[in-house]
Amino acid sequence: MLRPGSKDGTAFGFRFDQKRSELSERADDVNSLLPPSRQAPSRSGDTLPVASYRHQILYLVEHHPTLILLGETGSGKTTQVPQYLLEAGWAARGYMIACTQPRRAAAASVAARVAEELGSTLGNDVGYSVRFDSCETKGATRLKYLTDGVLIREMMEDPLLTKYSVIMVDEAHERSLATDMLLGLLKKVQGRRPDLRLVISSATLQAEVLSSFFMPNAQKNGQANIHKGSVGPHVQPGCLGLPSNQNPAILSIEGRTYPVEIHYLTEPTSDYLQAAVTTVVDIHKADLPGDVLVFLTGQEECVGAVKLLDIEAEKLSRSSGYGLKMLPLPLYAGLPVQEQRMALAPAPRGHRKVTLSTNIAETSLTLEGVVYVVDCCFVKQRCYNPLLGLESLLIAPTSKASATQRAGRAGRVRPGMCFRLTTREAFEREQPVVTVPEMQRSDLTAMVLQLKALGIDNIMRFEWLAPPPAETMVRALENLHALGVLDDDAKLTKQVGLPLAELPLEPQLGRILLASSSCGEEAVTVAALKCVPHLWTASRGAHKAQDEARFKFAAAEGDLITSLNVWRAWLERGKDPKWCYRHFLNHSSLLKASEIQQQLVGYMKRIGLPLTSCSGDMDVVRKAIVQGMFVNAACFDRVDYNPLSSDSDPGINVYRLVRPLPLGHHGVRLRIHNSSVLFRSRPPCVVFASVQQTDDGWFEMQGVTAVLPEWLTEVAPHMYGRK
DNA sequence: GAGCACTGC
Repeated sequence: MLRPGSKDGTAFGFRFDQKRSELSERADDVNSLLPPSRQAPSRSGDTLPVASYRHQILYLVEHHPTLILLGETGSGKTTQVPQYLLEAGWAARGYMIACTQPRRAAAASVAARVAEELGSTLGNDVGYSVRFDSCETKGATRLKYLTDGVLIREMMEDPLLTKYSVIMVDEAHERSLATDMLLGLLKKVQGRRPDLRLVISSATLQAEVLSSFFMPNAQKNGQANIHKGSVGPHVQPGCLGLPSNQNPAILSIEGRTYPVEIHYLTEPTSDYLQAAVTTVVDIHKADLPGDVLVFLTGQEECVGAVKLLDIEAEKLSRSSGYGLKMLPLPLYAGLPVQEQRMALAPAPRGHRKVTLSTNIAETSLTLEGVVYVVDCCFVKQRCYNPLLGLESLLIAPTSKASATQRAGRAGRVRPGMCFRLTTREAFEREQPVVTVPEMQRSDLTAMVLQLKALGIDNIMRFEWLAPPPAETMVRALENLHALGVLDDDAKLTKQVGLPLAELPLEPQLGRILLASSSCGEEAVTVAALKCVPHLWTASRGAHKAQDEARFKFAAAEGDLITSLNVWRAWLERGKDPKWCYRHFLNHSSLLKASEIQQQLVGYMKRIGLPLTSCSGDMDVVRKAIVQGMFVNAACFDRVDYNPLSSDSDPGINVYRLVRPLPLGHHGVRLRIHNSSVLFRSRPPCVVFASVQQTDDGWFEMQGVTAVLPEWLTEVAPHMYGRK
């Protein structure tokens, strides 16, 4: 990498496109070099950038039905704006203010902070509500932080959200499934409740989409009112009056972050992992103290990069890197919580922490003390093929919006640097401006069910922020019809549709519960375990030992029945965390599963379904599983041999989907994923929970259960006919 | 034969 006064190039030849300023020139005092935990506390409510906009915000909320608040992180919107609304009287006369968050952890922690700032106890004036955990007092709580999913659930009881005067939707730029759905619903509510005010908080790049969406339909050709300067004398809001101007207002608030210098490669690289490692080593050798955050796409890459950096760290002498020792740590969602904490905690004295992270550090987790970001400019993204009805993960270039977000992680403590492992030209040319909203790359079966339950019958005419492909909607309706959720008129059925809409589960899993008349106990456990990802930990890189551990619980019936065995053993061991560790099981995932299981037991009782046990008759459980998963049925087709491999090559067991496929899609090849206990065997017929696509076009089935083909025709004659 | 972005009810 090229730096002032250095010779050009490095051993690997990864060079960046411009000279870098030395951060020391801009670091004014020693204090700014310390991690934030050792700095003097700052940022009380009054000194936040948002504070100077208080009057404007209140004026605009009063006069417009929708206010779009733009601004990067660090402006204080989330904690301050709801307080301004509270003080201005928007929660008078029994009304409440809601602020939604995409993640549960954020909802709870922000609420706690706001309660503290107001000098009140959490759960009185300020509360929160997330699944399994709410802290609010009916009649007393005026301001509530909740996840967008919970607010959607609240709409099932109260479709017009009549108890709220203002709803603030935070982090709308993330464009998550729930946020997009909520915004569509809120627009509909606004039509029936002209007094309701919306505040949509978003990063800049999504402003236009949002403002034109909230433009009244009659005036779609008009312009939004954009406010940058002052907006005249502030009028005390006569709360819940009608807004005087129907267009959405837009207000930009500057954030409070330090500048981040962006660097690009001079030559493209085909190996971003090596490029990342080299870049980190160069930063460590020459740049001032400050932690490094590297964005990679997956767990395997993060672990691999840690290994490479450990080797490099051994080679480095103490004289380089300002006498600091390099400490590489991985960070991804499947990591046990204790190890996640290590990656998040400040580096021990004398160390420079290098965190090798997946996208989890872009939105969900914040690391302190990061000054350098290295961005591979790729991300693993969900995508959905509605014709095949299969969802999978593929590596795609990150959007520019996302790259900005990642770079911003370097500027929270002091001026920082971001190294993008691509050329400036390629970045400009190939990275999309914004990420394709989840709505357009997901299976929407569950969401269509929720919309139906909210009384939105004409799904095709719902106003979407980003309309999903028509094929996806058709597939969702077909799936729901096949499951018995919708009747021939696309109305929710009494026996299946209505109870399923109440269950906080994917329709496929919920259907298992409804089909479990003689194995309710097993069904709630299977469903709860299926809900928690990362049941098995992958932290210690000991693949073989892990396989052996899994085979101790293996059931010939497949992965879901295997998870039942794990569950029973865990209970027998008194939920012992050490036992989990020895067997490569994720203790916190199991605890979460038991929470979900308890919730499902509650639903079963409410709906009046028995919670009997099948006492070991696993065929009963498997038949219930088929009732939910029959759409994803595959049968063994043939063995593919690699012509170049030896005679002992066992070949690949190729499966094909049993359900009829549209023309041109018969070539889809499936195989059992090697994380499945059925990987070594070759059951003639299976159902699976999900697939993952490989680089060479295979779909690998996960969460596999062996079934009898006749069960398919028995359960779904409409799909598999009797032949 | 070698492995699982991230959320949420």
